[in-house]
Amino acid sequence: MTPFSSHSRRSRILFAALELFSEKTFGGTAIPSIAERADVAVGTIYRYFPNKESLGEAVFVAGKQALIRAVLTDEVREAPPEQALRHIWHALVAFATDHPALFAFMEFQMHAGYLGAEAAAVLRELHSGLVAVISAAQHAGVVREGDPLMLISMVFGSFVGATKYAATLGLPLTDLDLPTMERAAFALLGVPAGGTSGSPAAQSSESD
Amino acid sequence: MTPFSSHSRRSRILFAALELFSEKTFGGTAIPSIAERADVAVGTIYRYFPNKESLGEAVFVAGKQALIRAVLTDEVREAPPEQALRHIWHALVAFATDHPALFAFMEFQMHAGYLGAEAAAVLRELHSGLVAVISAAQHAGVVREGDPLMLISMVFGSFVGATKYAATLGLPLTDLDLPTMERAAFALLGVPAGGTSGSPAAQSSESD
Amino acid sequence: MTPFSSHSRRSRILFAALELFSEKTFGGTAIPSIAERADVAVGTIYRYFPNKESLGEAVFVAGKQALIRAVLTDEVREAPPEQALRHIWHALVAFATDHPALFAFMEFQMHAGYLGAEAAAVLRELHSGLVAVISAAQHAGVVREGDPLMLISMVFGSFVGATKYAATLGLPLTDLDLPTMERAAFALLGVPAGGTSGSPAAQSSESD
Amino acid sequence: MTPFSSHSRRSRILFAALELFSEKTFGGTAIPSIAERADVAVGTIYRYFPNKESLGEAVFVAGKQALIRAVLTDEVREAPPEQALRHIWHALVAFATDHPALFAFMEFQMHAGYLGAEAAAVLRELHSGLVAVISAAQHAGVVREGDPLMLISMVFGSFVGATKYAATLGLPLTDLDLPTMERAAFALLGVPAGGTSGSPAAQSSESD
DNA sequence: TATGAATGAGTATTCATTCAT
DNA sequence: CATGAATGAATACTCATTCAT
Repeated sequence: MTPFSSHSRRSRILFAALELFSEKTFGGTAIPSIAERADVAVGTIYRYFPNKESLGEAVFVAGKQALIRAVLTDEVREAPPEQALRHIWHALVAFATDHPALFAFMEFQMHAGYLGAEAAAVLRELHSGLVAVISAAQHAGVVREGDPLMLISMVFGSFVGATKYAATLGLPLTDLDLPTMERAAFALLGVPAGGTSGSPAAQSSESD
Repeated sequence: MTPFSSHSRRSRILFAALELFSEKTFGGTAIPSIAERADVAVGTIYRYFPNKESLGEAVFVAGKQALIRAVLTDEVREAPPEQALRHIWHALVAFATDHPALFAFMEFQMHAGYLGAEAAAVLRELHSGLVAVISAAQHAGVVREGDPLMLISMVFGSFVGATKYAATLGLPLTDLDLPTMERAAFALLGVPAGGTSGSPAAQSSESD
Repeated sequence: MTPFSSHSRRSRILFAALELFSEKTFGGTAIPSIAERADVAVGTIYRYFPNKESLGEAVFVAGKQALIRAVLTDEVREAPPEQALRHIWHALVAFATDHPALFAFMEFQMHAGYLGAEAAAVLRELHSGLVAVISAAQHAGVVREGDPLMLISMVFGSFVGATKYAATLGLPLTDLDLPTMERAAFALLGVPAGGTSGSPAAQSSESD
Repeated sequence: MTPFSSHSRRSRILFAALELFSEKTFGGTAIPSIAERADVAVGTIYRYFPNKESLGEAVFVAGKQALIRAVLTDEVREAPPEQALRHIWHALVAFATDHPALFAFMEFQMHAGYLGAEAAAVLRELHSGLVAVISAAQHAGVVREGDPLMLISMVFGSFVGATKYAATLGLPLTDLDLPTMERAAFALLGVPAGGTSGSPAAQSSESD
């Protein structure tokens, strides 16, 4: 269930690091405290990660990989565009609900900007998977025209915004008005209204 | 022009801090380096700010105040709901374009979560201003129903997402497809299509 | 009454310094805090004292001068040896009771060792006055033989010891058993027992 | 021999600290200088002591423990009261002679007042040991009546006074007139004169 | 003369990283 | 492979002192 499953030393470290990073910030977390929580010696951490930054990146990468696994399933790849998008959205909500610390760490705290090549690579993987879905949806006339990556950044941003808002209130994401959230997000993409089973033939959301 | 205008020592410090924070992270910026860039002695910084954190908060607060001034103008307060929202959006784009470092610092790096009471206060001010506009728009049937603050968080999030995307590409925000951005954002809010002067009678984006 | 009487700026500074030194240690007292308590600007302190150390020394010197005035009175100089010694002792008790902060500062905290020429000079003055009394008493057979300064150091030390003890208990000096203190101190000096008017011919120093 | 014997890192630090504290004051000693003299890295000091203050306290505590070992021997505990007191006195002289820096640090510079619980605890131990001896002596009619702790504070104070005097002269303690010192100190306690083997029935404390 | 804002050298303390066991 | 004591560069912060007004 946990994104960092196997109970190898490596994943114990990764998991302890994640917990502490989201509790006390990346910069505010001391390596020895990670070692302690992972029940591992300080030196051991350096057998697995060359330095603190790369440990941070590893957490980020592992988290994004988990997100990819959660979001880009076979179901998604095989479903028709709108269905696929709905699947993705629900998976996203589920992921952020199940792993709030991880999600917060990845989105509120660690910007890809500070990270290295590996992080860029997972992000590319995630993005290309999503771009495929969006492009297909655009071709099907289900999503508005425009740079797919920009649209993805926007919907994702709107989701992150909502998550941050929930965090501000000290509430789990699921206490927000999820149906409205979804409607708003899909409107952003230009998916015609009508719920999951909405007739895809409907008019574009704003046929300017 | 700069949000930290007057050339008092205090604002020189604030400005130097902002620059360095957005160049090298809050945690990665050493106080002496701020002093040097502000052309001020280290000790002087401590005459104005009790500690580094509160300097960070002061930058954040000053930035958000500038944003408030830019976004919640008299024009906005007096315009009809949709017009008001368009004004805000354009002001937002202009602000993020003119002060990219400041915007990045506030949105990508310093979360209200790490900040104190003053930060909370400016945010409350910003939010209540925006909530007023959104609520009015909802009453006018121009914006979808739902928790105004959640909607605000989402549109704002989508804007931040787009900004981050532009940053990733190394481009200024204005190189993105702004019209699509706007259309997407307003669709998120449920504002009926039709551009600024669009007939409000037009079909709602998801007249379910 | 206060050793630092006249309300000149200089003595306000001296007094404020004394208070803070005995509250928070010499090293723990910041010059600005002295300025504040003396209701004087920081710079003003430097018009009267070249630096912090010399301010410390000045407090010490002023305090010792006050002690000299209290202890080496004309009465003392004119009284017969034992009477003189009793006068001194009572004056010492009164001084330490009336100015506990000053006494504590001079004896528990500032050692002549760290101080300069002026301090050495007042101490010489105090010592020579006391040596005169002790020597006379020795010649009169009222005080035991031995280096007068060593005897003085010892009685004074015993008094300081008692004062420290009272301070430890959080009590004023006068809550101790003063008669026993006096008897012990005079036995140290070898003054035959018998109270102020005791016949010097008496026997055991305190067989009562 | 040295109170801080074993050549563990901890005691090297303790010893270096003691030396520097007594040379340059607690406040005047920089941590790096301690590290250098102890031939240890700065950070290492913080593995053993949480902060400078607690290092100061540790030196104090270790010193007082050494003093306890030196002064409250089995011999003392088993000897008859007066003998016990003589033993203690000679042990005190020996201790202050052998470890002048340590003694000066503990008595001239670091007051229990600035110290914490551990310091209070050793002092309690020392005091209770001495009180036992004094009380026994009082019951045996060998020491004057009165609060034992006050009497202890006074004799100890007189010893410290003499030590300070020797220090002022730049002489070792042993260059003072030790027999007179002892006679004076024991007279303070009210121990009848007559030397170690003196018949306790004797009269005046020092009518010689 | 008095002021107090400005200074910057100096300090305690932390923490990523190494390496002998 | 794992350990964790040792390291020391780096950092935030203080405070005695100066000097333009």
